[in-house]
Amino acid sequence: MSEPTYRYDARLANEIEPRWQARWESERTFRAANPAGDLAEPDHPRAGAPKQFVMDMFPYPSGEGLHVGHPLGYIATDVYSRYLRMAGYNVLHPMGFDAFGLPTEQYAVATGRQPAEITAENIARYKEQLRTLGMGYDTRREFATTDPDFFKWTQWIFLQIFNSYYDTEADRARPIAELIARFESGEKSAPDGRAWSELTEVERRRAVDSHRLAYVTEAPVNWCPGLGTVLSNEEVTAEGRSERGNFPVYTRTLKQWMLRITAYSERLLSDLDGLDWFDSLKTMQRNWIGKSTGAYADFATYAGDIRVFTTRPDTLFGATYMVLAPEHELVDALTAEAWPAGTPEAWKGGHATPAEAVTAYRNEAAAKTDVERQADAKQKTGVFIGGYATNPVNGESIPVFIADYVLAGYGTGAIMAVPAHDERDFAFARAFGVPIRQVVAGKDEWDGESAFTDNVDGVCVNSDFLNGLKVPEAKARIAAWLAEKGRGEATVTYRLRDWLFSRQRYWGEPFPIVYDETGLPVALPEEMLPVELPQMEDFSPKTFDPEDADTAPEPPLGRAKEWVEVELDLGDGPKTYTRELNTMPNWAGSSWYQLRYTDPHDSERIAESANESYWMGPQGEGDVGGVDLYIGGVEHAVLHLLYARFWQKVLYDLGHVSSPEPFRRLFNQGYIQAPAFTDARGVYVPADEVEERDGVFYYQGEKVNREFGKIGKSLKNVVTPDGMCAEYGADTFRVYEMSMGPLADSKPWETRAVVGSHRFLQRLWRNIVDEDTGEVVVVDAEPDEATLKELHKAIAGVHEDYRHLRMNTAVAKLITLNNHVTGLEEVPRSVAEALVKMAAPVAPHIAEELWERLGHDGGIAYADFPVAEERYLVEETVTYPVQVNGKVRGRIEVAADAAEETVREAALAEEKVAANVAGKDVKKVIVIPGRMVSVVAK
RNA sequence: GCGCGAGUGGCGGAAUGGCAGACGCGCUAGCUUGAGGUGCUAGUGUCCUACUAAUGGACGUGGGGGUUCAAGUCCCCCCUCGCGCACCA
Repeated sequence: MSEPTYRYDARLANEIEPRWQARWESERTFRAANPAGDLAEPDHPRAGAPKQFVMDMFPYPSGEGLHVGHPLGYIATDVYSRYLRMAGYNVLHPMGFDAFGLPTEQYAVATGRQPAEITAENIARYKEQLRTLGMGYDTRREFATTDPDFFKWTQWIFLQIFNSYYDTEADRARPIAELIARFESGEKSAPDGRAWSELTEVERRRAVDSHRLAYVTEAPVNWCPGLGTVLSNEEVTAEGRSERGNFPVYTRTLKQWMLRITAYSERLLSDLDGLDWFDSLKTMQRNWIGKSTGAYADFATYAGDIRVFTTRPDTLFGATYMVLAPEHELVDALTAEAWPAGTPEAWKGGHATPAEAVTAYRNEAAAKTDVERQADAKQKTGVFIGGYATNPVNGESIPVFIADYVLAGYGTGAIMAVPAHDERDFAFARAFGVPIRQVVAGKDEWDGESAFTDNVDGVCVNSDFLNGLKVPEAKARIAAWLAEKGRGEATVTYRLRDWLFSRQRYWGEPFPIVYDETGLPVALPEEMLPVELPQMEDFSPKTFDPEDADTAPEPPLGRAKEWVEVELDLGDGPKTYTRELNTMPNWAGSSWYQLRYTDPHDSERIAESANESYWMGPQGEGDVGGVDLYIGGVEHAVLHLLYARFWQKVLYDLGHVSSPEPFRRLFNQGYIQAPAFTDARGVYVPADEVEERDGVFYYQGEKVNREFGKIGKSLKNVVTPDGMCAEYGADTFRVYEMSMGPLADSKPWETRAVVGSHRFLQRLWRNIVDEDTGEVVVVDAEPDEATLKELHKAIAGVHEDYRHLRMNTAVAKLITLNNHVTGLEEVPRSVAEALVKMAAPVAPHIAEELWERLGHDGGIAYADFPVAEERYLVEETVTYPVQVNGKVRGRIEVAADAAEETVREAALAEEKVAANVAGKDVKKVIVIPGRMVSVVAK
């Protein structure tokens, strides 16, 4: 016997869904109206309405396609967008593709195909999958970062960065031309103090280049031989390996492009306050920026001053030795020829001369991986270099060590060591027998067993003119003293480093830069953009033995000889130039793509100001502006989000955009994990072939263990949305993903639970359509009082839930209402229509279909979301639970407007309450209006 | 080690300091079916009281203490798990 012809099942869903998707596409249902330009549309149903810009972190289209974990955030933004549209907003909800980058290139190399070709295929696959899920994107605004029309502007922004400098007085970026004008007018003098006119052309260019926000420099960088490219700090894990591929990363000094993100440290930090982001995420950014307030102090040596950075200048009198990072530039000059008389053996590291000790220690330190270094962090190592430095505050001569607990990359790469008041210095001093001198005292006498680190209430002792001052006051006093003597100053340092911006790979944006005969960079003029990649047969990067640090990157573009050498006329006649061989990192496109959505076809600028400021401009005094809701994974906490904020600020400073922040509100969705199974050997077996019997799992008859993990090929636990759509329909899939739990939480996927969401939609359908005849069964009668109350309670709740991204509870409320309707003899039309409208954001296809069957032909996307009527939300009578000594003993029903005295009497009169109170003194009766009565009896 | 977050039925999860467990899965019973279930209906936290099994009672939100008439929710201590940072001077 077959199912009823008009039952809502997978077959029907799969008939309905493509039909509506086609209609949405042909009617361009989800187009958003721009104020100006080619997407302006004064007749749009939401033209002139308040705007909302809702977007996802766009995907990197890999060859594997989407699995069920990917669309969680996409569905959430889609539901939210559809809700907002029905609630009256002009909603911009776009999607694009982040397509330059390593995975595609690696796949292309492996298969001998062109990255562009693979990218196109992957994007097509993703688009198809997203369409199948019923996403309501404004597809006119779709782009990939690999589109020449798009990366033309990525290159253009790079030129803006290249052609600007940071004016520290104005605290903003300004065009480099203004700096040149200041040099020429003499307002600003050349680096070495000479007059501008005395400099040669090359010297002038060097001087200017050194101020640019994009600059080439020879600096220690993260070199990853396994990937054949250098990486930014953000792309290197705490273990000192590449985030992608997990290869070892080595520090090498190489000439590379850097972006001066450090100029924005303070603004990137302080502007976080105005953002509606999770605190945990803001904290991660704050930690990464790593602001630290302290002072510089200069210690004199015969090899020159050593500048140290310290957050505890108040302990200067307690410095009993100094430590330089092994790489510090003064180490060689300061290393003595022979051990000074009386040097303790422990300081020599068993070597005959300081030079030998230094060399040996450096080799030892270099050979250690970061993991090893961290592992023995507690055990301090180091060696005396034979030299001494003079404490500026008391003229004391203190020994200088090198030790790897001082990092070359932080502060000045040198510290004054105050063992009494710093745990690390204390450990080192104990290990090497260096004197420990207390200079800060607490209430109790210090036992000398561990460093005393109170920096709030501690009071200075043994510190000459600081004696008696509390730490905070002493800090200020000593900083002033140092400044006055010219031996230091108060300062602020940041952990944030400049952004290493070049990669030795093929599949990325080429730099709009060429080099002339001087070897200095020259910006290409705007009209030469975009600079496209050359067609290459062999574009594979030169990679090396991942462990071989002694190698150097070779950009594949160097092999495209005809592309590299160009004849150009850049104003002074045709000359031969050499192109920049590096490409941009794949964070480039995602650093500004939000802007392009606002005006995707503008050929004159990144986005016309009217459109950009409409969608992203600040909404009133003190607002930082930006996208109204941005949803994505927390893995981009410091990479993408820091870079995008930086670019936005540069563009803001230069007057190209109206908001200083790109993403006003950001929400991190959780991950969906799926069960994975391992056999007795610990090898993963295909999860979809595992069977469960009585809570035990079997694969091919063998018992296997279940665990939950990230969905992916390696755990053999991929579940695809395509499969779910085929089996239940996209609406069911959407409802299920939204009802799994709070959006921010990670949660396990459970295929067998999907049927619950399917049943809900099936019942919704059955409430409106006769399964056998296909007739609409709603009646034009007024709903009864109980139904009206249920309905309006649901409306009020669902509104709030959608607005706060609580799709899980919104769905629960819809199910509750739907279950109530299921119990009615007849379904009133008004209830059915409200229910369909409220379900439309999560289950748009079935909602459209029912809406049409209910006799509406305009589509549901712009139907007005139901509004709750207050009068149905207030109850005429209230049931009060009555507690006696904290336990509920009975219930009373009284009129909602009953006086407190009436409620109290009714409560005490209630049979069970009376029985519980019998024989006791009623001490107190608390009536919480509309909530509860609480009786206290002794 | 430091910081942040989270621990609620068999499972996913609901609960402005006010009736813990909404909603869903699973499970149980029944209906429908030749059979099956992606159909329908009802029940389902644990325990106790035995023939008046109900509209009863006790217990129950990781553990211990506290504030309160009232605590999953607020405070203190501890345990476990997850995430981030990790010699940052």
